[in-house]
Amino acid sequence: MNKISKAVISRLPRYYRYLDELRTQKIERVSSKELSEMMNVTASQIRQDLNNFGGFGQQGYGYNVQYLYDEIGKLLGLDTPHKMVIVGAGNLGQAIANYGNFKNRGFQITALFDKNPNLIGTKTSDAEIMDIECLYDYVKENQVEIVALTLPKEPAREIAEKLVACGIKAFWNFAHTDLKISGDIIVENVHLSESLMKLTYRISEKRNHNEE
Amino acid sequence: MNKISKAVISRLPRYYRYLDELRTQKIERVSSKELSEMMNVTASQIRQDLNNFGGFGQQGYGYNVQYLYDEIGKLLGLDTPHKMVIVGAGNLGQAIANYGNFKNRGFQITALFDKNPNLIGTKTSDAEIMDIECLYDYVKENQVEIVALTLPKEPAREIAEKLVACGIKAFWNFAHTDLKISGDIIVENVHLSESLMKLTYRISEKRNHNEE
DNA sequence: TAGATTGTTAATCGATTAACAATC
DNA sequence: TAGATTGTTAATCGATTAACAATC
Repeated sequence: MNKISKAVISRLPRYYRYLDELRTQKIERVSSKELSEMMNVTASQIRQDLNNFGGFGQQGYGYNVQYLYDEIGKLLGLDTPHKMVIVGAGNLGQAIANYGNFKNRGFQITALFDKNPNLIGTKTSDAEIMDIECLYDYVKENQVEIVALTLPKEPAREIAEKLVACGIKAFWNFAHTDLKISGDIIVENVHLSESLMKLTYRISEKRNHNEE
Repeated sequence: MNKISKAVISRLPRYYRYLDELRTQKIERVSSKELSEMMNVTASQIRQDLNNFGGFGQQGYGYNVQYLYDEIGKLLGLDTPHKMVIVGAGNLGQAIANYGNFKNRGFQITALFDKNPNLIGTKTSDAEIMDIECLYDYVKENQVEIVALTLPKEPAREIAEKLVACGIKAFWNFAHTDLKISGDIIVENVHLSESLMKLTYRISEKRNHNEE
């Protein structure tokens, strides 16, 4: 299989979301043209993107919604369960723990970890908040696959390094820093403040335009 | 001014973050080469990006860290305050409200809104949680600029529409849907589940590679 | 002045769009 | 079969990298 570009991969979850909606509405088939109009992209792009992974459609017919949904789900790794723990049980960590849809998609959030003694021992909807001291043993014993880092940037790097030593290979990083991690480790960043700055860039760009 | 590409804009906050670190370490100057090594990008890209906005550097010297930091801050609109309210006072909404760094960067989170009577009247670190019924009057009276939507997708669209009618022109959207909004409105999306799916894509891609 | 490093043009690379033959 | 729509090649567009003259 040749290398799929990042741009293509980042569009897959959005296709998946729209197909889920169509599926929920009991719509059976969709053409790239129809989908393109819903999603505000070109039909050509949709067909190109999908054909990176094989022919999911049928000439003269289009795409079967359920089938395409399932296939993209497989590409996104949603056909296998994923064990995840959350490090940092503040509001953000708890928000992720409580988001019900993750459960439906095969994400098993088995525990949260924090150093705050007031939190340790309490429970979110499904998972317990444990002492961060127990983190390293826990991930080893429970074959955790993904660690979500929802804590300040200072401890994040060090904890991530230790987790790599424990065999963790995938991080969902909300800390406001780039993890400097060597080796074959997957890091997906969510930098909320950077997202907000993109928004204010556009606000001030618009203001400057209007003033001219 | 010619149109700046989205790719360039999305890199500005990251430059800003690295310059902030250098500044904190009292480092006065930096060359594109040094910065490129820190950030894992090409020096050429840094110079190209910055020269979209004018010459911030000096031949033979490089860039003055504080000056470049300030200039990028201005580009990102961080030299003016931004009034923001949060709709949806669940964990995610509260996480944003409590994130202290926003305050430092000129973001004024003046209120949160929710329909849950148990939350209404309580306070986060700085802002009060109010009845969502009061939202529309509030944004009009207080000249709110940005609305963060941290609520389920079903109510998000309708509320966004009403807010547009109240004059809101910028949304920070965490709801798992694309707001279908007409007109000259800025929407910055943060789709957490899509980010997580990108992560699992890479996990399963890696697994497939190793199996071959 | 000599050395360093920017600003900027040109070359390359990659991604998107258009077009159309293949085929259901 | 005729019509529709994909899969795929070719053309275009845009973004990144390389190169180097300008200049501090």
